[in-house]
Amino acid sequence: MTDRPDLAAMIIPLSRALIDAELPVLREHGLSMWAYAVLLALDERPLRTQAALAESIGADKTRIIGFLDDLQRRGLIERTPDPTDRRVRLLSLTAEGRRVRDSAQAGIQSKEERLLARLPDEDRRGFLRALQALAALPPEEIADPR
Amino acid sequence: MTDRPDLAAMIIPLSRALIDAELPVLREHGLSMWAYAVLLALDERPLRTQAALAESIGADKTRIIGFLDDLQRRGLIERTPDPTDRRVRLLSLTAEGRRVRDSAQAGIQSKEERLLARLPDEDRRGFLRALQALAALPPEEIADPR
DNA sequence: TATTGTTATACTCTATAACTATA
DNA sequence: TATAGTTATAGAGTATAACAATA
Repeated sequence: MTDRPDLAAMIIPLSRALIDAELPVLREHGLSMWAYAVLLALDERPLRTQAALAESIGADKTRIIGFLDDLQRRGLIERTPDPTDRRVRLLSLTAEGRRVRDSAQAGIQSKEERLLARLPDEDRRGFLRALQALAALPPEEIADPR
Repeated sequence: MTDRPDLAAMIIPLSRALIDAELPVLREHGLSMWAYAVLLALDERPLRTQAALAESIGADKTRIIGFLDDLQRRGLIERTPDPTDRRVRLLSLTAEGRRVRDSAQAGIQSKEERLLARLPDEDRRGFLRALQALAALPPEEIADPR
C-alpha cells in the first residue's frame, strides 16, 4: 500500500473544480462545455462524420446534435453533406469559429496558468509531462493497465 | 498562450477513465463510488453531522442518506444520535467498515500503481506532489486562482 | 440489408423544496 | 424560530430505442 490518497480521490474533485472554474469563462464566449469540446476537436482537423466527432470527445452521437445545430446557426462550424455519400456530414471550423475558440482558450489557459504558478517549477513540469502522457493513452489502458 | 492542451481537456477524460477503472473494483466489494467516499472520509476521523460528511466529499446532504442507510445496515458504519443534541448523528467506521475500506483501497491503488508505472520516475514523483498540492486547495481557489 | 444522422423515450443523477423532530 | 435529518418533487444530463434518408 502506498502512503498517498487514491489518484481518483484527488483527480475527481480537481476535475470538478476546474469545470467550475472554466464554465464562466466559456459562458462569456457563449459556449457550453460540449460546444467548446467540439471546437477544440475540429480545430485539429476536419472530421468526416458526426459519430467520429462525438467519439473523439467522449460523447454520444445523439448528444452533440443540439450543440452542432447551434454552432452551425452561429456560423462557427460548417456542416455539409458529403457529395460522395450524402448520409454523412463533413464538419469543419469556420474562420469565426477558430477566432471564438482561440479567444475562449486564451481565457481558460491564462486562468490555468495562474493556478499552475502555485507549484514549484520542477513539479509543474513533471505534472504537465505526466498528464500529457496519461491523456494520450486510450481509455481502455487506463481502465485496465498492463 | 501555452503550447499544451487545456488542463481540463486532459484531466476531465482522465477522471472519467479512472472512474471506469475503479467502479468494477468497488463493485467487487459491494461499494458504490459515494459509499466508498463515505468510508474514506470517516476513516480520517469520526464526524459529528451528516451535512459535514456530505460537504467533505463534495456531495449534497440529501444525496448520501441512502448510502448511509445501506452502510449502516451492513454494519460498516455506526450512526448514533448525539446524546447532547438528539438532532445530530455521530458517524464513525466500524472495524468491519475499516476492513472493507482497506481491502477496496488496496485493489484500487494497485491498479493505479500499474498505471503510474508507465511514467518516468521523476515525472511520476512531480505528478503526485503537484496533484496532492492541488487537491489540498479549497475549490474556490481553483475556481478563481490569485 | 446496413449505416448516418435525427428524434422520441426512458432512466439516472442531482438540486430544490417541503416535512419531522428536536432545540 | 432555527437546525439536522429525511422525504418528495422537479429538473438536467445521459443512454437506449425507434425512425427517415441514403447506400
